[in-house]
Amino acid sequence: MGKLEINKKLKQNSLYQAAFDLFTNKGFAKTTISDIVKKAELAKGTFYLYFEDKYELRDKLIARKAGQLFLDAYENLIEHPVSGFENQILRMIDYIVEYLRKNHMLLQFISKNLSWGILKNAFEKTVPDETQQFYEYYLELMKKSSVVCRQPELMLFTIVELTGATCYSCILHNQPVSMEEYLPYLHRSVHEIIRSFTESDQDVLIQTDTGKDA
Amino acid sequence: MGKLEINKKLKQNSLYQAAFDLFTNKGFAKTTISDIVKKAELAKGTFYLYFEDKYELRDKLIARKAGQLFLDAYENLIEHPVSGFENQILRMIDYIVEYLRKNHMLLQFISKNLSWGILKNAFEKTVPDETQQFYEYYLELMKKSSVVCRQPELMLFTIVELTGATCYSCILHNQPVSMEEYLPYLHRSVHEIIRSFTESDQDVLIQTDTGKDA
Amino acid sequence: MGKLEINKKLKQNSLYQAAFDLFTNKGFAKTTISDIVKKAELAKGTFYLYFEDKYELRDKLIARKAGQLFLDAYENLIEHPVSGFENQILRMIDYIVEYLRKNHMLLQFISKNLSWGILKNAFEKTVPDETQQFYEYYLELMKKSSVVCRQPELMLFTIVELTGATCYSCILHNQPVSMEEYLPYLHRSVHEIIRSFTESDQDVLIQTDTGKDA
Amino acid sequence: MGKLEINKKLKQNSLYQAAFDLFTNKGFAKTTISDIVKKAELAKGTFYLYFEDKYELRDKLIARKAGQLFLDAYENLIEHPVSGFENQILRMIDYIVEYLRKNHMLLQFISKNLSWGILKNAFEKTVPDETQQFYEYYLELMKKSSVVCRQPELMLFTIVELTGATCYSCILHNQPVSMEEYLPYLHRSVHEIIRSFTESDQDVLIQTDTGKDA
DNA sequence: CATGAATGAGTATTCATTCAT
DNA sequence: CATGAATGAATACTCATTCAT
Repeated sequence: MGKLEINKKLKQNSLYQAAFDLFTNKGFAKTTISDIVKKAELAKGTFYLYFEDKYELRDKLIARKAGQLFLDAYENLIEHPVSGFENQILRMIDYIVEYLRKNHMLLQFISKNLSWGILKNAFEKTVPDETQQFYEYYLELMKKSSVVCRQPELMLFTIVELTGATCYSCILHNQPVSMEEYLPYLHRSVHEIIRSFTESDQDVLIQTDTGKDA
Repeated sequence: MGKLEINKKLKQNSLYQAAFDLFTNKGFAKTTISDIVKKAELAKGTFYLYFEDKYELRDKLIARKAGQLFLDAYENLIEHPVSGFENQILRMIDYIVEYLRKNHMLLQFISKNLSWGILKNAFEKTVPDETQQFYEYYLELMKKSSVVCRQPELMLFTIVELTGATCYSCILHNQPVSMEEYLPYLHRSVHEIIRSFTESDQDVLIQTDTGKDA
Repeated sequence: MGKLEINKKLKQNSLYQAAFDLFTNKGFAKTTISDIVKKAELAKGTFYLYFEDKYELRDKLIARKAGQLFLDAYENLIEHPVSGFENQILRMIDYIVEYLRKNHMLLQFISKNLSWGILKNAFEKTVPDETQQFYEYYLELMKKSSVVCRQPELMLFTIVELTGATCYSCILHNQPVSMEEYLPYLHRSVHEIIRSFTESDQDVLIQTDTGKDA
Repeated sequence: MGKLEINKKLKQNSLYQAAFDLFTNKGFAKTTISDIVKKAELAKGTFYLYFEDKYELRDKLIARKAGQLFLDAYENLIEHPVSGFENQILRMIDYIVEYLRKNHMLLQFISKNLSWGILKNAFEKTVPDETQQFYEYYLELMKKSSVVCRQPELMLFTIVELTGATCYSCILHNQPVSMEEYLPYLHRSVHEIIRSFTESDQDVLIQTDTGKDA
């Protein structure tokens, strides 16, 4: 990588860093491009050499941060291993929940954007590839524990969405209860979800009765 | 209610109606207060007689619409009754999912705001009281089916959050799959969640192993 | 005075009082008619039954307050008498200066309006007549001390303007020095002004040389 | 100074000029920023590149204009010299009074703001430095005439405040008399003030009697 | 007389985007 | 590549004033 290339990368990282600080402190809507370049100590025009607009920067940032968070959770799991696929998932959930409890701003920011859409988006654009790696690790863990799951992606999706939505409510608004109080129930729900997705024998999906019978 | 009172109510409803149309068509961010009052055929200053700003109007509107949606789902259930608490819940979920599939704009609007925080807010302010009624109906259904649940609010919370988050992703972005495809899995997960919250005998909450044991 | 008359007077006084509080706390420009009637616990339309607009209210208020201040200074002099016209004037100046030092807000408000124009205005409109009385007392004091002055009004004008302008600067901005430090010089200047206006023999008014001579 | 720098200076001067014209013609309160930029033939946003708001522009303008007026008075003195410090001061006062009599708008504008606070402010900020120069010239004049004054700043302050306040009243409102009529008395008062500040022998500052003695 | 809901003209201020240097 | 001065469209919000009740 040439000197020029490095320089460009540095500038872009400055923008990412500045934007992240501002988004999490002032909020996205109240952060202007002026703010960002001032904090990054770059000229206004320079911003447009790296990003289309504020929204593109935000989305890339969410993907970066969320992807990183998942990877961190995985790395933490490697450092402090537990046995059994379900335990491993719960451990990673705990790590993420704990992290977000200490980072309200981050939670606020990626908040309801910690969704499959964005993660998938990050995945497809293969920007830093991190999400892809996480998904591979996830499949690997399943395999190592000899867990059979016909829809691993849907299972992960379900868990991520439930965790994300409840974190938002419990951590940021203490609604309906604090995260501390809700965590056992989240665990239980995740446990049941994993079970329902991995039961090999009776893959009976629930259907609503549609008739008016009693 | 005096003539004046009625007149005021009418004006406020005009604002609600105009705002809802605009929010769901142009999007919230692109809707200006000028737009709203023009559509409602009122003077600009009149807006500020009824609402602090655009955000207050939005939040009240979300609460109204979401509350209404839940009530509609309940009413639909009454009109087409099914037996058994779980079936009743699933039926209401289906109604809501179906409604949102046909109303992307509404989903977009209340989207990730269809959360406990807002519902609770609407509930506490008892503005249109609708949510309160829904929650009461929910408890009633449980009672009628002789279902025992120690944490009915947390159960509802868990179901609502999971449903809301997955609707958003599947309906609006078809990620990771279409809602049609995901619905059976949502049913199954809700089924398991209800079971986990209503099992009387073995109320064992799942804890993560924290040791490094095998 | 009929009951109705009294009621009207009470309402008007409410407005005066509310306006004064607001003008001295928030400043004149930032005080709205809404603020005033809200504080006076009257309806908006009522304001217009008593005053043309904010400016009329302000000017009447300044005249009232300034007139009152002068009268207070005089009354204080009566309670604590000193001999000699000059001493009496200085005593009243000290009273006013001291009062304004403790009432920055009042000084700010009547500030540079403590001028002959407004005082005269108050005098002519004979609203509460207080200024007229003060001017009469002033002439009386001069007479009692057998002081002869051909232009008593111009002398008073000169003293009032000098005092008002220097109070503003020294008290509110400590420029060029604090009022405490400036007071002796103010005394000295007033002393000289009185002398120049009351010297009977050599009423020689100073003229500038207009030629280019040496 | 680069081309860019010159261009910026030109733009700022356009704003100053346009604002001054409008302030003195329509009045400060009725002049909008839109008016100013339209007259200066600049874009609205450009205003905010040079000034915080209308008030900052006004204050800087007052300092500029007042400073300039003082310098003009001095230059006029140089062109038409008179001997003696007191005569020089009176000559400058006459110049300023005459100028303001012909420029009611300017007087109205800088009116009661022709105070030490603003002059000092202009002086300290050393923006156009003019006031600083005036004050130096003033000291120089005193020195050349061998006038000894222990408090030259307080003397100038006293004279400036008295002159400013009386000009406002006599010129703009003819209260209590016209400036023409008052001028001799102003001269006499200034004469006495100078004398009181420059008397070397009997520097006795006047104190009020505080006792109740006869 | 008193009220206060309704009005809508009026203004400050922001900020994404461009482009000459 | 990088800069940052200039732009001007866009919008929220205020508040004096009126008038039907």
